[in-house]
Amino acid sequence: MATIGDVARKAGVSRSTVSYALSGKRSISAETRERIHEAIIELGFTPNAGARALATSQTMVIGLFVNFFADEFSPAMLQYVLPISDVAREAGYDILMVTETDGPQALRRIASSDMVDGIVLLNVAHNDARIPVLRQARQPGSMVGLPSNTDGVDVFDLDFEESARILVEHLRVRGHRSIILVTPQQHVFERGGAYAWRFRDAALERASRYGIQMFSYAGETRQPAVNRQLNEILDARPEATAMIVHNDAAIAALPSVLHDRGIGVPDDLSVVGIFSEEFGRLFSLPYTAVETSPDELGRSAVQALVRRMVDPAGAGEYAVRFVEPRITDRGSTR
Amino acid sequence: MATIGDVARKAGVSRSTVSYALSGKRSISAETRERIHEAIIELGFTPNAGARALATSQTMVIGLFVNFFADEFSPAMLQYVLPISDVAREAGYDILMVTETDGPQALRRIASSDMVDGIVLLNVAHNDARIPVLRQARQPGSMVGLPSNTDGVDVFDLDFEESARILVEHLRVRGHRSIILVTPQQHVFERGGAYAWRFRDAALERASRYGIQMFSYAGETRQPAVNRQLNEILDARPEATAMIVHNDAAIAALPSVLHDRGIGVPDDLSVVGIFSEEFGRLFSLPYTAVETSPDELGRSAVQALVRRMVDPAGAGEYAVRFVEPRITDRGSTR
DNA sequence: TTAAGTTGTCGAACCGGTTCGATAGTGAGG
DNA sequence: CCTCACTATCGAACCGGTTCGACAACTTAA
Repeated sequence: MATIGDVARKAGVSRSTVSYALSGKRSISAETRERIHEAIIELGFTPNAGARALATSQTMVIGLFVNFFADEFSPAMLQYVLPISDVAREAGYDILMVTETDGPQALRRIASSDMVDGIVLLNVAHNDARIPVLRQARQPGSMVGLPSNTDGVDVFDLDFEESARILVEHLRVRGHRSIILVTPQQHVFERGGAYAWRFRDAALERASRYGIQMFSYAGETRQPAVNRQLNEILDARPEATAMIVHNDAAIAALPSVLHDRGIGVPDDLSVVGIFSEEFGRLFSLPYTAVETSPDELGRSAVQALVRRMVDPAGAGEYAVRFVEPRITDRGSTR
Repeated sequence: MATIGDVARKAGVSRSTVSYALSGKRSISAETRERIHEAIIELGFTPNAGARALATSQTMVIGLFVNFFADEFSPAMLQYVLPISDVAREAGYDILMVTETDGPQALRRIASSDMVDGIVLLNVAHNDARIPVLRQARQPGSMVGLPSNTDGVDVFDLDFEESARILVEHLRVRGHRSIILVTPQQHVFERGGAYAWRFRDAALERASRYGIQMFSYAGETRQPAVNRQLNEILDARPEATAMIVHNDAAIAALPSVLHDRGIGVPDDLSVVGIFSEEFGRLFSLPYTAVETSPDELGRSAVQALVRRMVDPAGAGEYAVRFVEPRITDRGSTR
């Protein structure tokens, strides 16, 4: 493989001149520049990334740390990853994707060996063990999901409290007084997925304020348990006139369950959910829902990160930004 | 950040001694090793990845090139990516995931700047423009999907011809003489996704050999077109007693479409498909199907690649390996 | 005519590791 | 006691870039 030295020799200049011709950081005469470019083309020269990283202390790579839980409903994850990858590339960065089970250790390994210039965390839990590691790291960090301590990092998340209020309100004004709530899986609570209780607690609070009965269930994860559970719930709560579903697996399974039971939406039951537009299309979900905006969250996280990587000093205070929930009315309530 | 020089100074030895203590490539006295390790711990030293890459010409990173088509049914992709990431890590490699639209250019950029030691291609098309670039690269390459020219690369794919024969045969022995075939989307054919016509052509061939009527349709991609099309097909071919679906979006939508039409499986219609076990569970698909084994394919691709990276000479001939299709009988035929 | 830029280029140092060759010290074998 | 082999360590070179300081040649201003 051709090195900058080969180019220099072929063009009859010094290595530094080639470097300056490439970076434009010092002026180079037009003819020299021309000769250098010819040599580069002829030799097919591309700067070696490792050498450049060593010299500049910049890798132009972003570390993306994703938790994949085997027992979780995974297709939604991709909706975060792809926009992140796209935005990063637009800014000139590549993505090192890390999916190790032991997140903190992986993060330590990658960060301390200086493989990346910045770090994006997905799936952040309330007391996420990756956060202290991230805070120790030299690289700036940005994340999707709300941790308990947000010092020194940029945080992006949906406003789940407000989402819950919007949905309860949507049903309340239509006269519903008895509502089933399906929350995320039990282990999401256990693992500290704050969005789970932020949504649930706000929904319960809002319901109790208006004297609305609310039956809360932690959803199942996998088939066939999901279907079975939905049926059990519907059996147990015949008085409920509406359902709020904050659970991807459950809402994906709901159409067939309701269909099997002969329950019409919205005639027999009003249904609202919280999922992304893309997810809804994938599963053909006909339900009014709050949009979770995974692409906006992913994009924002990377953009904030890039700002800090480019200008570590001038990027301003660290911030927590909540995306405002928007409701999409698909006519599944009345 | 601490460098190997800092460690050396603190331990009172030379830099090379620290390096040898770490790599074990030369013998080091127990006490020196002890002092070095203490210094490493105290300083929190981790070797700089760029410097190491420069010195060893090894990055310990694998480039994973994925094509995401906006109009495609995406959740299946993750089933390849995760096992690949897992296997790579077990072998000590991290994953640089590249999702750029312009695959060939991205590949050239990454490969020629020596950011990775090896390359995995997903979604490989018949005349995939990434293949010639890969062949020029210094790094060995491995892929999932069958290209027209397999020189100099390792190829892994499901045996789609055999899969089609198995499914047709499964229906034939049960007496079906009129079968609907739903193939991948039209643009998969156009883009050269060989698996699409390999499956279709083998199915048609096998059907015609036995005088079975087969109605072939290229499926739609997104809702609500998918549902509409399925209904149209069923309207148009009332004489069909069975259906073979080689299309993720279509088979995911099929249960609700059949349910709406009051068509019972297998009483009114026999249905078989070709999808992964994981995909089937995700969408609660009750259909007999050939398993597509994305994890086995992903794992194999990485394993072959690792073998070549570790020992570029002794990894043997380049090979095309087809995974043998296994049928999972879920009782959706008779 | 000289002092003070400006432009274009070079050489050397540096980034942080790895690895080769040399060497001092130690123990065994003759 | 001498030689030989082996162990433990060091210094220097190298990987392939970037960047700083110096400097020659050429302008421009005084």
